Amino acid sequence: MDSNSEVSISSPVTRFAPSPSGHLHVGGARTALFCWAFAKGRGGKFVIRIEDTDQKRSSDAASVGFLKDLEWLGIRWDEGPVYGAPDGSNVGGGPHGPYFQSERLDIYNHHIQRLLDAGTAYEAWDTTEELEAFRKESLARKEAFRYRSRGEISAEQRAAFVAEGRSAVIRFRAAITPVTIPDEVLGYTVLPAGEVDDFVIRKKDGFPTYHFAVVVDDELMRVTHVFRAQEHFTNTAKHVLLQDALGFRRPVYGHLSIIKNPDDSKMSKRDKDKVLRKAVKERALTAPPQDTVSVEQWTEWLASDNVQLSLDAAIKLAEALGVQLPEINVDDFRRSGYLPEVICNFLALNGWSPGGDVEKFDNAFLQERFGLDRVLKTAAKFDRVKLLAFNTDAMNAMPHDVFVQRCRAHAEIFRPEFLAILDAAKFTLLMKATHERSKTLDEPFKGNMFLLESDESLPFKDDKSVRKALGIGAVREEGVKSGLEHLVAIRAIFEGCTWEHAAIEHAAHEYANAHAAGKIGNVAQPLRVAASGTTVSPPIWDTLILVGKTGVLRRIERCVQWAESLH
RNA sequence: GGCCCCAUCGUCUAGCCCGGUCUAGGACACCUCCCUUUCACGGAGGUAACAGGGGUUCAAAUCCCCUUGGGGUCACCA
Repeated sequence: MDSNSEVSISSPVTRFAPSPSGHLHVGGARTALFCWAFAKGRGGKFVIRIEDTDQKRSSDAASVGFLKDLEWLGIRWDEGPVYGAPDGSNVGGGPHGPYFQSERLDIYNHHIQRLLDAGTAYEAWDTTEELEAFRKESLARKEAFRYRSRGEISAEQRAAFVAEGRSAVIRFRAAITPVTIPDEVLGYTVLPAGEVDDFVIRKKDGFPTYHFAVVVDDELMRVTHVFRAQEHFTNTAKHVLLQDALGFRRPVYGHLSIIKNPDDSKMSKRDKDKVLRKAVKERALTAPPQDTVSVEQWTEWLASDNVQLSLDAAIKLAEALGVQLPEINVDDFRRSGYLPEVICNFLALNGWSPGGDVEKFDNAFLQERFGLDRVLKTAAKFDRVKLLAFNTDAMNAMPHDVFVQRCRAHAEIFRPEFLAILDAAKFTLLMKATHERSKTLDEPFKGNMFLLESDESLPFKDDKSVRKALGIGAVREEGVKSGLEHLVAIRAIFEGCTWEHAAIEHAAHEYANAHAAGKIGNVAQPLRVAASGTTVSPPIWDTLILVGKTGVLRRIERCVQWAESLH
């Protein structure tokens, strides 16, 4: 670390600066987590800024939906957009706003004018077609295209352009000299002279480009440490040049490795779109499937890779096409029942480790220990299987009452239909019956959909294990009752049975001792099929109580009928 | 293609900066066994890696070079 960073380390300011989005993807979440942990662990501040300088990706209220995801992960910001957290507290605000770049145009223009006055920026009048032609030329010569000033134009020429209705962009005059990219993770590297071209700093529409806005805002918002994805590595050269031209301080940089999909591609918020585009292409569809997206949306979407479908639209289209959208957003994992503290823990392990054999830790530990010195340079694959294992461990370690409370909170948002049919006693029983076998907060519900079915419509699954349990198609053994026969017999016993755990279990064991050679499994499995439709359910007596006495009796009847109809 | 970055079990990683303690440690996955009324959980074992080639050195996973492989980036997107 140089002396500059040691001064600022006493009270660092980090920032997370995404473009507007309704959802936070895991890569962004990890970046935010590291920025937050670094600043908060050192008594500093964590700032959020919205980089909405692209008018084509217009912003509305839903554009900062990702704030909800951050808050859910336990990542709160000291400065940034104001957000009302679920617990009633307000997050955000601050003295260096506005925190939306689209509201800071005057500020950017002021600094662009300084560059213009100094001659380190200039107007460029090239049309898109002209630029494209340049690029093609470069490509033909197998070179990368680097824009350079094409010389001053006369006042008459300029006036002619204006009269023609043309408008100019402002470009930065980049010195042709080697540029050192400062980076505390990858190490300092020197970019050869000429690699940085005269890049655009103000677009035709008057908005600054990302490069310019970032540099101005990081300075004005007193940002001391910039941690961002490695895809920005080369951009940093541009930012360094701009800082020098503007007379700004230089933050400490740290570029984080990207997170990859299992297939080695970069994990990106566009992955959902990619899956859909591929499916559309493979099927050579020319129009949107019924009840998915409008023709306008469809056309606009397919016209450009930069246009992304809204999440709702994407889900509908995925259903219509029968493809599975990848889980990449924090909210996808929340819906699947993952715990926020586990996601943070797991994310932190992708690209950082505290050393030794320590793997499980919380955000407080992260704050205390996180530093750039242990950030990995290599890209990591996001391993959902290990995430699940971590989640399972956390679920098992959870006190039962906490488990119940968190499942209820999950159900209120994602599984309200269970809350509607289960009274307090049954909800508690379901929780007791599912806790130790649940890997996520969603499993008590997802795995017990049979509870939602009416007794008259519960479907029975026709597969090998069901057939085996009921004895369908099996060779009759002399003196041994089939599962179906057990069902009929025990139904009669259940009719007179008090519907309590002990009574049911006692009756069943008594029956098994008398008629199934004491093998309770021979009775339990057919009952499970009758009550749930499959051979998988929570412990059998709990399952029976959950379904209810009338339900069980009726379901046994229907199960027997169904089985007989199979022959 | 130009430029830049990276490289330890299938995966996430410890070790590397400060060469010997590494016949390379942990976790997830996988395999075997145990537990078990289903599915899970749990318990006990096991398979499994320093990309390749050159150096430097008494000694290299650790330092240097090359090759190969992977990634990023080359927009009036961020």
